[in-house]
Amino acid sequence: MHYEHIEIEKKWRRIWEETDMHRTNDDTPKPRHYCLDMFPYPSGEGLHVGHWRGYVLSDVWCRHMKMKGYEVLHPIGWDAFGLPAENAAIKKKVHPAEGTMMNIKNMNRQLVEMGTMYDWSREINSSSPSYYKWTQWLFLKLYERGLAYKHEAPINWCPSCRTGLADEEVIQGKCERCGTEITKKNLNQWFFKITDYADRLLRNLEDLEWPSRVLTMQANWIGKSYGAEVIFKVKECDEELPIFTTRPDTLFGATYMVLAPEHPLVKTLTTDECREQVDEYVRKVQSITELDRLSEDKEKTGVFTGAYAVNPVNNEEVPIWISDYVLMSYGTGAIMSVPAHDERDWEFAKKFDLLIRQVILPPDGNNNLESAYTGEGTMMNSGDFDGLSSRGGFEQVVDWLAEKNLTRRQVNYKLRDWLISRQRYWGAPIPMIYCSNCGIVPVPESDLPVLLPYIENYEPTGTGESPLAAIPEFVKVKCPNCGCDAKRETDTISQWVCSSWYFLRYVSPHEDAVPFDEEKVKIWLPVDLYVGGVEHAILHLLYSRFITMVLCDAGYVDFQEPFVRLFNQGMICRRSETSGRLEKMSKSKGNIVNPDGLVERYGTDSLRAYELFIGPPEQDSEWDDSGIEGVYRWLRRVFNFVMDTKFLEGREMSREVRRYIHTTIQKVTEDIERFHLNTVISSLMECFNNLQDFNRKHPGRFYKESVEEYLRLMSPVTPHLAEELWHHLGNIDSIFNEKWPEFNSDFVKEDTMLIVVQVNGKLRDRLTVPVESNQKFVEKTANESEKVMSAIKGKTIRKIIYIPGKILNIVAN
RNA sequence: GCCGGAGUGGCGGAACUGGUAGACGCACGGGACUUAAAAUCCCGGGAACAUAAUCGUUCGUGUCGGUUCGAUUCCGACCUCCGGCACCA
Repeated sequence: MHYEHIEIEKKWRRIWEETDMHRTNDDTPKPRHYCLDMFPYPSGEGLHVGHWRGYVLSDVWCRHMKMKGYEVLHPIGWDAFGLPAENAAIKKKVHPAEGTMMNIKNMNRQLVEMGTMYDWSREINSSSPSYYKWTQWLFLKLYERGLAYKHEAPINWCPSCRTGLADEEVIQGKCERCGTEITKKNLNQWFFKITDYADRLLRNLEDLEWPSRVLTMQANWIGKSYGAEVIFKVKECDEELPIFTTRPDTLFGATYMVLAPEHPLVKTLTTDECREQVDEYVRKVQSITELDRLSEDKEKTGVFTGAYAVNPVNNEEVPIWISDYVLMSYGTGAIMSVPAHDERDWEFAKKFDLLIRQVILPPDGNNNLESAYTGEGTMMNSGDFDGLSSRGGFEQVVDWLAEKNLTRRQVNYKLRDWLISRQRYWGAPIPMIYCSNCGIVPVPESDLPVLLPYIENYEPTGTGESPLAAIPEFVKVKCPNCGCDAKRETDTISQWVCSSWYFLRYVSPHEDAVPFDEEKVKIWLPVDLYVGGVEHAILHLLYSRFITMVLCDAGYVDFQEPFVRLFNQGMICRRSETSGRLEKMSKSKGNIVNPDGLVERYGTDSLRAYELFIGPPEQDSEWDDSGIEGVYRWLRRVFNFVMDTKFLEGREMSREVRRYIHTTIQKVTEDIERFHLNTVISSLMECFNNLQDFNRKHPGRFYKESVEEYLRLMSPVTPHLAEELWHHLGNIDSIFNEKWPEFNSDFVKEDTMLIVVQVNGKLRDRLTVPVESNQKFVEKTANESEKVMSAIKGKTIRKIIYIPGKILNIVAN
């Protein structure tokens, strides 16, 4: 009999489908487990071996949980709206609706071929009206709660995708999707008020079982800082300039102020003599891209406005400058500048020859600074506050100014509100109506969904309006309030909104009256284990947390955090043909490995096992085709062994075999639970080598139960092969309805133990002694060893260290 | 610059809370089977020295120090690679 993997795998997939093996039941007395893969977008390129990794990982986990007695919810669906899908469609000149359907079909085939246990009856698609109806509903809920607002602001604009983007979608000044440099564009846009939740989003991080780097990334992104808002009065003028500082203890060192070029008071403050250069500078700043503005090696630029402010602590007059290193979107858009104790201010002061005054003495006593000193120290040149520590000074300066109503304690966040309008076709229309009588009117819930019309010219316009604006039948509408002619909002909702609630939809994917069945949400959520790449560390994971909190506040769900445990699988890398370096697999880098050929040659089970065997799942790994050979050999040997051996009936194992099996049960179970899937494969291979050895040495003494136990252990990794051999042994029911093997520690005990004998920490001999031996006996045996004797010859024994069952170390000199 | 992660044979990697470094696999070498090859099976591989083989000795987990009877594991300094963030006052 040959190991005909193709036929075996096809056969079992068919049977599993016919018998509804992977259907998840809501009504069950079993404990429940919700394991979720991150929402994939239907890409035309399909899945490569890098994508496989995450899906195999979660599938192995789920199959193991099922055998452990859990009712497992393991659904899948498609993040089908949005830029990726639409950009691909435009490139191939296919309508996004059709392109998306084609891609879904292909990826669906691949996921099925992987032998995954998804419950396909729960498949969802974020671009279907039955889904996006509820994305629109979500928008209305946020609007009702004052968390969705329209606002004109200079937003991130991608000239290539021709749409606005959220801050989170701009990576180092470039578009997250296409890499084009981002510019600013003033547009009237819809935002979600995620900043209202900044503090909760930060605090709740403590309770999450997430990789620490993701927690750190989120905390940094939220960027909470404690400080004070201090008011500087403008000289000879009624205007006030509030600034935010985290270092009120350095106020006496504030020798000038800087406003963002976009600051509303720039026009008012600028003197006639300076107006020309200020106007020119403002124009220049507006014209450069975000990337250039942020670039690190850029020299500081700026101009003097001609105006002066008064430093509230010492009534000193300080010049007011403008510079693009001050951002309008953080704090108040204005800063006090303390060049002696801030690197950026130092650089600026040096360049424009502004006064630098040291007000903090470092612990080393240096009072002649050659660069900004940003640490803590003792206050100096600070009037009555001299001699106070930075910390004490912070409090006292604030208290003193607060009495004069010139300051208050203040917490600031880097997090900005979430821009969700997209000037693109392929998304859920924002369910809002503009009426000349009533203003902004939400579409009544009963009118949802606002259907996305099927149009021929869906390409982005670049005018700042979506292609929908050119469709009169879409735009024209009656005001739901007064019945007059009104206009629809024509922007669409960012796909990140679609994916920030999808995990709720899986519990009741066909529900028509509500977005999700609240009772079912109660029994299944929050998600117990979320598996996906680290690339979503900020974007998707932050948005989903926010949306869940809002739904919790609104009483739709009873938990704040959607994902209890998160596992990030490492990327599969390969040398890129273009750069020659190890890089993440992607079509553009030309380093893709297509799984289809490998599946044909070695089978799905081999590829599944190899995806795990390649390395620790949380780390990046380099792909190497040749390694799969070894995994394939193992599976074929198992197949041949089971097919060719005549096993003894009866539920009994020989002692030696039982020890191998139980050692492996323990190891495999522990390793799956710790996600060490690579060593799961090693131990399964090792165990099989031992079993086969035993069978060669003692032919005809192998019990069926032993193989069955082994097959159970293999089954999450190689489901098809395990199922085939399971049935070959005469079992009728599926192996996945079996229980996970129980480990029994009595069965791994041996009669003897190995004691390593060291002299001065160096290995000298290995002793095999009965397990019940005490230290005295071990010492005596060691003393009889020639190797040990020669090592301690002529030396005095100073100390003996004995670790029971492990080691005996003799210290002698 | 700041914050993470990593550095172990020719290669991927293993070693749970300090206790036999190199499990498992790839590639390689030798052998068996074969007319031959492929496939399969068996055996062997960290390095150096030594030896006719064996026995053996020394070195060895990025570098240099430290703690310890004992360090891939803990501490300190540094080097390299990868990832994230980056004018957030």
